[in-house]
Amino acid sequence: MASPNRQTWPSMFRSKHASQLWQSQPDMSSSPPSLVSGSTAGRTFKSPFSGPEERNTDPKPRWNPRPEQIRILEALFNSGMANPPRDEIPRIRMKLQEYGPVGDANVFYWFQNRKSRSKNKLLRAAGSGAASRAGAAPARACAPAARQHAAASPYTTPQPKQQQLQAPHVSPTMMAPTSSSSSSSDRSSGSSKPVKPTTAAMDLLSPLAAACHQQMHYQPLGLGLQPATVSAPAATAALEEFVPTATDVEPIFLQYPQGHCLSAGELAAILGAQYMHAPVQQPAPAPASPAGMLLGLCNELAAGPTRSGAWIGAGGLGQHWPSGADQLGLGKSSETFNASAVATDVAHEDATKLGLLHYGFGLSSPPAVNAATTSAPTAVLPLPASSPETGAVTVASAAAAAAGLSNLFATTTAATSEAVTYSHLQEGEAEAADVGFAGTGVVPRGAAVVCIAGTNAVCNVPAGHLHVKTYFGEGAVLARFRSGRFEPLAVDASLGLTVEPLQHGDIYYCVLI
Amino acid sequence: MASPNRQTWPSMFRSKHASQLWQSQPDMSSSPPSLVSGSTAGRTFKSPFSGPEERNTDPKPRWNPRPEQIRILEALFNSGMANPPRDEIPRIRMKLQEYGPVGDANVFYWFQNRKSRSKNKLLRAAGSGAASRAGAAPARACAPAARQHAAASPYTTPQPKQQQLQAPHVSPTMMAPTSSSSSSSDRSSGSSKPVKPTTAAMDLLSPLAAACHQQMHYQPLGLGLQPATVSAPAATAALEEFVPTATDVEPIFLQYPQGHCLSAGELAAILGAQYMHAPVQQPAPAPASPAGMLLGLCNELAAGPTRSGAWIGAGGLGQHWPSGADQLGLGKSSETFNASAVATDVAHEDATKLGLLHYGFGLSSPPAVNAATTSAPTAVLPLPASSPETGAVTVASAAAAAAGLSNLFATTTAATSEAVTYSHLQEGEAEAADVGFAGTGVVPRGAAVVCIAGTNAVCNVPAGHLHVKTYFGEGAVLARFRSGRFEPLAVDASLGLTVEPLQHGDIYYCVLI
DNA sequence: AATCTATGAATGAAAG
DNA sequence: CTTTCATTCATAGATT
Repeated sequence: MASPNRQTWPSMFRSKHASQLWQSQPDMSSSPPSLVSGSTAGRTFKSPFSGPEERNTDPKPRWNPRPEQIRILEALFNSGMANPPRDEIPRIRMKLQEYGPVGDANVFYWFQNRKSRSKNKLLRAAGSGAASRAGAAPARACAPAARQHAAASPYTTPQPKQQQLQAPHVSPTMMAPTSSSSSSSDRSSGSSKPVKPTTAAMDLLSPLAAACHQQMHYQPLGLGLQPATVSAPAATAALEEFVPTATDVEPIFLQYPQGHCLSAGELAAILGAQYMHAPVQQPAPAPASPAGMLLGLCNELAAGPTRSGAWIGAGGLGQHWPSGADQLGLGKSSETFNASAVATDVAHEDATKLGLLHYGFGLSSPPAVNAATTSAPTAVLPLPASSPETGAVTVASAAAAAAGLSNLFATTTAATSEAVTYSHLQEGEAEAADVGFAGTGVVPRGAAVVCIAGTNAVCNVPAGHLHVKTYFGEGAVLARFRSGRFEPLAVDASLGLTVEPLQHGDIYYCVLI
Repeated sequence: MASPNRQTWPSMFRSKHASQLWQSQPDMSSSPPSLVSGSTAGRTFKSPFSGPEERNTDPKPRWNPRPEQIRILEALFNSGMANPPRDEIPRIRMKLQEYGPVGDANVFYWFQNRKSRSKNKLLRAAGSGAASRAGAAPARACAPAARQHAAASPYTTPQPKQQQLQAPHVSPTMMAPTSSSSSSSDRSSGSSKPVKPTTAAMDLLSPLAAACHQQMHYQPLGLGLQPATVSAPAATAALEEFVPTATDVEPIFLQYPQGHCLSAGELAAILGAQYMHAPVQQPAPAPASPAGMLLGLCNELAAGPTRSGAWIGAGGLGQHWPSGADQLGLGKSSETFNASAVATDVAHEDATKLGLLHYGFGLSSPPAVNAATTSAPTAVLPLPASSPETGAVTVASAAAAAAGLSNLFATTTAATSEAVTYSHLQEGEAEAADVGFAGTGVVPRGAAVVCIAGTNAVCNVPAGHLHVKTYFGEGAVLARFRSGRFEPLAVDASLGLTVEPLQHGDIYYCVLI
């Protein structure tokens, strides 16, 4: 038997794709092993017994994802594709193959590991601090509650090594470069015809998109806002607990109504996916959140940068921490370097391919949104209530405003292009933000704030990893405003917690999709 | 909730057997790893939180199958027991217990995972490479068709590191050691009386055997060769497609006539199974292949090493790749070492117990065989046709010859014993093989060849996972000739594809049972 | 060189 | 059976 080979999945592909176009690189995968081997195996173990079993040796070279590939994978992951359906894997692999040899197995393992590890990481982070106790009494929304891992936050904790970790770096992968869509767009451009999204839109989506679909409900742009479906209660409930305890994480999440909505990442992923095999013309589905908040997704190709974005700008509130800038990309020189390099090199290319620039969100007027958000009002707490040490950040509401998601991404990622768009967006929203803050008094404190589209609620959320959906409802997406631009906050696909812990002093905007 | 104990099945048994006799060994499951690391108790981890539940500490160490156990399991699996009936599980477990603590649940899970994973693996493998494109036009048998992942093959790819290669290790699990039957035979010996197989023979089989039975048709030895049932067409049809595409894998397989035949592995498994609970005296069923090729299975106990095996030797064709020897077991020192160790230690023991040495195949003169194989002739392609890069291996036919399966196993596994038998077999077939090659010119190239018993057809098959039945008919079993011995090629029970991909440059022999 | 860390790979166990 | 979770193994590359 064979047991020998350990690589179950891996082997198979290994050979295949690898060669395609990438062989050039010495690196990877395809390598050697699979064909041959089977070997692997072994459980190295010690088991004394029976002696020698071990064996193995299998050479099996392990796949070395290139940065570009990682970016793509990260983008997908951050977009909510925690574990791609089996059918999507080959598709993803194909995409990755453009950058080097990869096997389906590699993709499969990557997602598995990514999910598993991000989960553990977050759990630890959360767990160590408040989480553990949080389990007992989930603070109510906006409550000062969580001081989750006080220590956990990089700031407070003396990090031995510079823990590159997850920490602060905004993963480059998430950012969508602003590069012009022109280049790779040929394919995408091919689909100049914006499909009118309809509930049937999903049918038009590429398989990948379809896959993503599992995690969201599409709403035709036209339909836009189906306020009806909204249920304030759900939103309210969500607010009750914001920081799932380590153990409860799953349960808590699950307790909310099913249905999902697109996060910025998800959108990106989907778009990218579509791009992979279909022209941009693909219909853009609008996600509907069970919670009642809706955002129509529309194909911007034809329309151009129109958009009633869901992101709220916070022009006036500039005083995020001084560290803000550093955290963004400077944590590590290498990191920073890569980010930039990638951005120009790959990221940007990817962005184009992902089609991020071709789509935008259509924010539906959300009666539901208000209802949902409004339910939280009681939760609105005076900032002072939460002590700084708790690490809680303040959440402030602002009038809902619309901004093109594409713009958001553009600004987030590349300072180079689309700056205009960004500013545009920012300006448009500035007022609203201010308004919101003014009312709450949050702004003055300089505390981090999260603006909730369409509401005026203000509350502070625990600094640290936040379960956005639980806290703000299914359709919520957070963005951090730093250095004059918005950075979408990546949410761990598996846990639903923000990949980076919210920082006290930072300004966050909540987008209710 | 969850998470805590996950073990559904396990719980029940867990305790039971595990301790039985094996605890002694440090190694195992329980042991080291578990205790230590997981500290078992709980997820050691970090999960600080919530403390509730946890506790118990029952860390539930996960079962760590020993190599011997794996071998047995693999043997069973490869023998076609994709998913053993419930009743068989305890039986299998008992057998495994001889080597260490195991629970029924472990066995259950093992089979489930094995099946699932081998399926995925193969699907992808097939899919990614040739499969996708194969889908379009399944080459005809022996066609140069697949150039599945050309680049993929390790050979072509420049591996940065020394890719210890994949290679070739013949999994020890597959091999049946040549050890003398004496030792464990006591039980088996008890059944000195060879039961005359009859159609009713299956009734006499132990449950385990019966289980295996699902995948095969028993033919009484006496009946031997029921040429009548043979249908050339079926065989022909099979030849039409050899490499299922990723997507088509299942369908393709299913399109063939039902009915199964014993592969070397199956035989071994069955025998072993019988051994487990019944004395050797069990009747040996003869598998009948719907395709029309038949092989009588007889109990050699009484007769001694007689045998008209179905395996064809290729004494003269020594020129498999130079790497052949290396690949076999030298790829890595550890590998080699282990293999041998296991062979003497475990494997061999297993072999004895499996009763491999007590049985032999009776090759029925196969009118059908010829018909079936012959149908392929047109497909015979000049090796040159298939470029090396395509990764296709050449299949050559040779005059049918008979060799004892038992011998095959013996030679395959242990160089130590039964060498005589092997040489015997080899010699007998050398001529035939040469003849076949001579005609095709295959040999000269040093290409891998597959000799089909009873035919002269020569063709190349795609390197990579091959669906033997589809390619050569229901009764076909492939063996690789390496380092002077035959290694039966394991076939995935669920997919029917060879577990290890055929290697370009290797020599394969096809046995039509 | 020894170590550590991040992460690819593999696989037992379970849930659905 | 399919998918997911949890653990563990093993190794590349950074770190000291």
